[in-house]
Amino acid sequence: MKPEKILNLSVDCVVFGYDTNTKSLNVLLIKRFLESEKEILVDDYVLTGYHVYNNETLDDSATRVLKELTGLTNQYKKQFKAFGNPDRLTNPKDLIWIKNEEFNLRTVTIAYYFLLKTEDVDLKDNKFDAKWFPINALPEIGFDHEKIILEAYEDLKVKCLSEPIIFKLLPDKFTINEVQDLYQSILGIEIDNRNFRRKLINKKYIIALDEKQVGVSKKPAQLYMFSMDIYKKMFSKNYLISM
Amino acid sequence: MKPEKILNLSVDCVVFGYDTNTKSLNVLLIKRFLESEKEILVDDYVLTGYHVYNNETLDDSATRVLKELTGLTNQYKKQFKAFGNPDRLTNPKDLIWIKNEEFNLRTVTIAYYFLLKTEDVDLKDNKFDAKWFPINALPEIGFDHEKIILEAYEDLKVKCLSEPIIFKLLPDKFTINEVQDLYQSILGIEIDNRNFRRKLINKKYIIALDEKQVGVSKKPAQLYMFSMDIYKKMFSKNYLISM
DNA sequence: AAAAACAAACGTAATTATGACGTTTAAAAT
DNA sequence: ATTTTAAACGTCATAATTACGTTTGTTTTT
Repeated sequence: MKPEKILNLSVDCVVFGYDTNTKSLNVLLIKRFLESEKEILVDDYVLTGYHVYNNETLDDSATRVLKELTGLTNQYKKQFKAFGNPDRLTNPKDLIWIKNEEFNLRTVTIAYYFLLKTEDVDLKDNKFDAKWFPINALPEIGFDHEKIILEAYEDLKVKCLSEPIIFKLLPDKFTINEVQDLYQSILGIEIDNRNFRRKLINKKYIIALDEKQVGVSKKPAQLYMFSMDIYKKMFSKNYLISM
Repeated sequence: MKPEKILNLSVDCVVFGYDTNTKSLNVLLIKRFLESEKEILVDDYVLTGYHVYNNETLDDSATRVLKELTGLTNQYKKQFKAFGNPDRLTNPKDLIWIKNEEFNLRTVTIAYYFLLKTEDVDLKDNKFDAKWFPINALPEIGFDHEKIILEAYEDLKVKCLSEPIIFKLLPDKFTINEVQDLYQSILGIEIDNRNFRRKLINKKYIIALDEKQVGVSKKPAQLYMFSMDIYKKMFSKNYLISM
């Protein structure tokens, strides 16, 4: 007779970054490479994650995992879904080659996504073999992590339409066209530049700086910044039933 | 030395219903009443919830819990947040009077909310002592369930602005004013009836029926229905960056 | 030094949506 | 028949959106 099923609690982090050069929304993944004496068992990529420590909150756990991977703290973070079906494979590193059934183990993972600036992450000498992959060109992915990534992406798509989280993915100083490119990358749509430009510039929380791009081989664009303070004041009493 | 912390996995369900008569958004809560030999230990209300069975998915677990409480299946359901901080009190009925520290236990709950039609729920002979409470007049609530309810409510507020989930709370045949009242209840705002009316009637997925209210003591209002089919077709290629 | 290339930035007109109101209508109650 | 009252319709000014055309300011090429 099998023992009582053992529960295992972990967090998994979908780290989104945007590359303004290639204009692609990227996900940061770590390599999972294991071999036994005779054969390569797995050779794919997975999300960064870890089990939750005993006296740690879920949020702190996700923050810790991000910090270990990137060194960054204080990034935009959202807990978006828990995955805990009984047939899930386990996640933490010390168990990744074991299937649940053998150990009568169930791993529930609380999935987070982070939005950060690619430029803030230094992948040199990364102990996890971490790499950025465009959301539209993901590699072979282990466990159920592809599903988790795609659900995070869906959440991001919806959320970026109603909240100004897009600026978390951009440098502090950005051009109008960079914002447009990012929307297009995330949503997979084409936007009319002249209309988009007018709309964005008219927002009071989009502030023109006394600066232009440097080192570009065309007419350098005006730089802008996003003001969260002004945004918050504006939306203290705003409801648009758009349905 | 304490043993390894034991994990406990549960679901909790925030059941929202709308009462078109009192025009209040309600939450369905069950009574928690326990007494020892000498005193009443707790006498408050909690969410309906239960631990997740070994071979059950999280979604199935929430569905089961709702069915046990209301007899209903196939209701709108959303998993909106996991609560699993180490200091959480436990939830399932067989453990509700025990504080975590004493047993070195940690209960992670996956919180869902349901949207359903109040009229579909029969609370007569309810074995849980279940009762509807207006979201703005909640009783004394046990565990951290008030927090869970309020987070569900926030999610609902945001979501009802961008998705037609409001109709899950209304009878299949409804009047324009009922929709307006419901928006006002959820969002806590006043909406101009003439503008709201025009806006709603112009939506192609709001379909006027060949029917009017019966048994009202004023001019009976036109009844409408919501067509999910038409809605889906319309929004297959629609993006409004409103930010 | 002038011309070409090209993204950045500006402009315009028609259409649609919104906000803030006033007015009429239909049924029930008196 | 008259009153009452919510339902339903109407209007107008303003703002937002859509769908385009045009100009401007750098860098690069000739």
